[in-house]
Amino acid sequence: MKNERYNAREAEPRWQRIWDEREIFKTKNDDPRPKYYVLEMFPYPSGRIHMGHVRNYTMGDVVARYMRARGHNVLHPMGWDAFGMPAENAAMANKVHPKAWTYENIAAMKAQLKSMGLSLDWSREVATCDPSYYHHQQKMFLDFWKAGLVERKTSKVNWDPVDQTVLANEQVIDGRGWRSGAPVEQRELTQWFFKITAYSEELLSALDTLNRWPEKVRVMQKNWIGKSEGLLVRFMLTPGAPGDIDEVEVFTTRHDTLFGASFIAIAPDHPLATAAAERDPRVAAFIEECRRHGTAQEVIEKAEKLGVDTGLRAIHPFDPKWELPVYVANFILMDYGTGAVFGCPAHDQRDLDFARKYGLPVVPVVVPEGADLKKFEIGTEAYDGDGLLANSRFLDGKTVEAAKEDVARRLEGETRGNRAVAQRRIQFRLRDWGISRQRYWGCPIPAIHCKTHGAVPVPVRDLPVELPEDVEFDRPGNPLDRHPTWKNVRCPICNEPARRETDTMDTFVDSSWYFLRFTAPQAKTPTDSKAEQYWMPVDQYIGGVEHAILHLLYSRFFTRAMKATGHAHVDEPFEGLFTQGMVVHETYEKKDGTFASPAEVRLEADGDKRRATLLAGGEEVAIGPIEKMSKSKRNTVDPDDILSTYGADTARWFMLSDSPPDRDVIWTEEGVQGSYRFVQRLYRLANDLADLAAPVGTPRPSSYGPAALAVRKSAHAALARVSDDVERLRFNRCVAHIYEMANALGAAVADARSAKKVAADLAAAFREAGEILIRLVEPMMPHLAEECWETLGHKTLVAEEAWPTVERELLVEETITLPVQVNGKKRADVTIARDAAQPEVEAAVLALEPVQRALEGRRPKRIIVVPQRIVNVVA
RNA sequence: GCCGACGUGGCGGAACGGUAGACGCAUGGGACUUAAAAUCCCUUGGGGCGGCAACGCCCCGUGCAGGUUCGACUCCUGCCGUCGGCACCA
Repeated sequence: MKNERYNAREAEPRWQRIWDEREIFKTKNDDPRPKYYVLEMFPYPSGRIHMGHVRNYTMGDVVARYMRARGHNVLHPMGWDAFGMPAENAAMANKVHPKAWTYENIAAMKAQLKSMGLSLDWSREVATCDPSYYHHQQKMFLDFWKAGLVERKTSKVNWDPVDQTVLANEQVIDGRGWRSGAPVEQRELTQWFFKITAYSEELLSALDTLNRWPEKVRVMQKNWIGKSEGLLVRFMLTPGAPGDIDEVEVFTTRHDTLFGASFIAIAPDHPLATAAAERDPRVAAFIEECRRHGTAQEVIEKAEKLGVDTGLRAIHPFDPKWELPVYVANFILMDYGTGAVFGCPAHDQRDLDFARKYGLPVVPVVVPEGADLKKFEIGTEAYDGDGLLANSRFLDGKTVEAAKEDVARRLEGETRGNRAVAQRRIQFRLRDWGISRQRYWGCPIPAIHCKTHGAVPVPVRDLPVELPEDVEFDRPGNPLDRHPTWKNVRCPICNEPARRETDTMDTFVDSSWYFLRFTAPQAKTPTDSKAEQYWMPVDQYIGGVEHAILHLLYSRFFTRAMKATGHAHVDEPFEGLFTQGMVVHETYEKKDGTFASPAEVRLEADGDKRRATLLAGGEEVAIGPIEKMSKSKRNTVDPDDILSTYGADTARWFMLSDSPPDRDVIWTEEGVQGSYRFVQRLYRLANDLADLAAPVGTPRPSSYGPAALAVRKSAHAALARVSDDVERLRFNRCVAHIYEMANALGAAVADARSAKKVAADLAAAFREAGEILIRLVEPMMPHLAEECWETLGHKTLVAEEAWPTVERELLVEETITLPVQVNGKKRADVTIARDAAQPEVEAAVLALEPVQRALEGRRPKRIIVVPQRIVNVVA
């Protein structure tokens, strides 16, 4: 027997090399086995992987390796979400070209991922910043344009006046640019949009078909799309309105409360407000005030409801004599509905606040059923519950639903001009996707601006529009715009001098279709139809929940748009989605309020408490709350340190143990050491088995004794449970089952060693159980598994071995031990034949001494026998 | 404010409506060793009773209060708390 310890540092690269050489993870597109596509969200090449990546890619690898063993042709690719601002920031800070910076990072991170032993097909690697990738993205942009899914329009954006660029909402912190710190302005800019709203209804309703998605994510997307059904109602204005405007159209979902209306409110940037401002300086001043406040999110949330009376009056659609004042109000949004509402203070909190401030009438028109109308008063809280209509003329006594229907039908039937006074409308919260970025390091938008012909598509033969490499980052703003020649082109239609579009695409575009590109990464078109039809959809997608809306919604849209333009055949890209939890770590706060990193701290047990001291100097530091790993709290752990100290398998095993995969996992040094101990234990166990187990190829004995049978039973029980739990992605339970089996097998081995001689049936059971154990471990700790497999005498790779078949009959016991309850409290156990009939069980149970004692002479009223579960004696 | 998830030992967490606490971490004790490391064995929800002892037995216990059930961590109702998402969306 070998006594040396398992040396991960030596063994892991060795096995990685062997997998590489034999190309066992290279996937073919034509293969008779059923396909399985496993994908983890590809990383941004920041330079180093972090623990979140380790967790994410370990989970995906377990699934990939398991499905491969189950006989599937598995696609498990990896690539790089390689465009984006950090590369430009690095260029500005360190004078390196974004391209060089990005590719260096990719090389470094690829090496790190390789050291994790992931079963990836690296031959399919793509980087979104490579022209061979974004070429196809530009082609699809043109196809989408042709299909009417691209639009150029003016919209409000966050503009950083110092860095001279549009910022994404996520990059605006407390109303300031995250880099410059300058107050962000709202600017009207002409931008390129993808018409995701064309799919609002589909994207919403198809959520119901995604039954292998987390409920949480579906709900988040549903709320984001935000469908509401309501009514557009046109209110006539009394004569004297500015310009030639003679009506204002509002959107409402509460048309039942139309008789509770006491004002009309319009957004500060509503055309009617603009018109009113021209002749009323008070209105103009108010609009100006709103504009100044309008940027910072926080201000908007806390702002008081304010408005100004325009002096205009609107006429109630059911009563020509009823006039309602028209206010410009700061809480009305121009980009939802029509930018105008009718205010019903009694049943809307915002309207109530507003009405109280400006002394407008508050008339309740919906009263809870059974309530007394005379006593029903609105104080400071609007009533938004259900009830019956009141104070509402012909609607009185109707339910809310019936009143809505009545109002809609009446107003639809009435016309003014040649249009109905009202029409039903389904309104979505979802907006079109603005993809223009005034940035260098992104996919160029393939368009040319011609004085005569406007925005013209770049001809397909001129694709790709490549990024120029000779650019300067010495000033803020978009280097493409400053490039001396790049933007000077000729109009594809008239050949006159024209200007190339210098905006690039939002990087979310890049990540919206990479999973499709992986199916045929070398194809000359965006996708290869045959490969795409074979592989799509992704069977299991795994990533962080932070992408629940943006990336996952954009990808769903993009896939549909690709289908519409002939680049894909599926509607939904991801059949199964799993969102994993974060990796968190406790924090260490020094006396001066700064933080120490885990690597700088020594932890000791102090009775039942723990103490943390600095390695350098010995100062005691406070053990703080467990938080998401972050640079500011310095509670990060570098995967490289873990991989070189303990090896990839230990890191992988720890990532999978303890916490359920969808919850946060707490990274602890003790936990990692526990995993490392198990790695060594398994290695010792494999070596012991190599001595005790029957040699490879020994025929199975015709029968097994009790000891051998027990070994086989525990192995097959573990096999059944682990298989089930891998499929349901419950890796923490897999880990527990494997521990259990290793404990049982270890004990049996220890017994056998002390007995000196191993019977043939036990030796055979040891071989079988040992091989099952190693096979179960392989998806999680692949290097160790190969090492142990070799130790057991195999020349093959365990990664290429089929998943063993459970022998069900081993899981069924002849005699079983049932817990026995008396009145629901456990009092005894009874061991009885598995298929014993009810009277037999009853007799056995009543004969038990503890049962008799618990009955205290009472006669049992009932005996409930749940076969193979439990017995309950009711007295 | 709205939506959602979660509340179980010292900690992470197990438990088709059927023996609550699997498995791991940590704790305490012990074996091996000159010693340490490594390894192995035992111990650990709280309280109580009996026994020299091995051990046996009883009561309480899954955020709180109720309910359904032979039986509830699990299902239902109402609270309390923690976390996450959205947030003037008419």
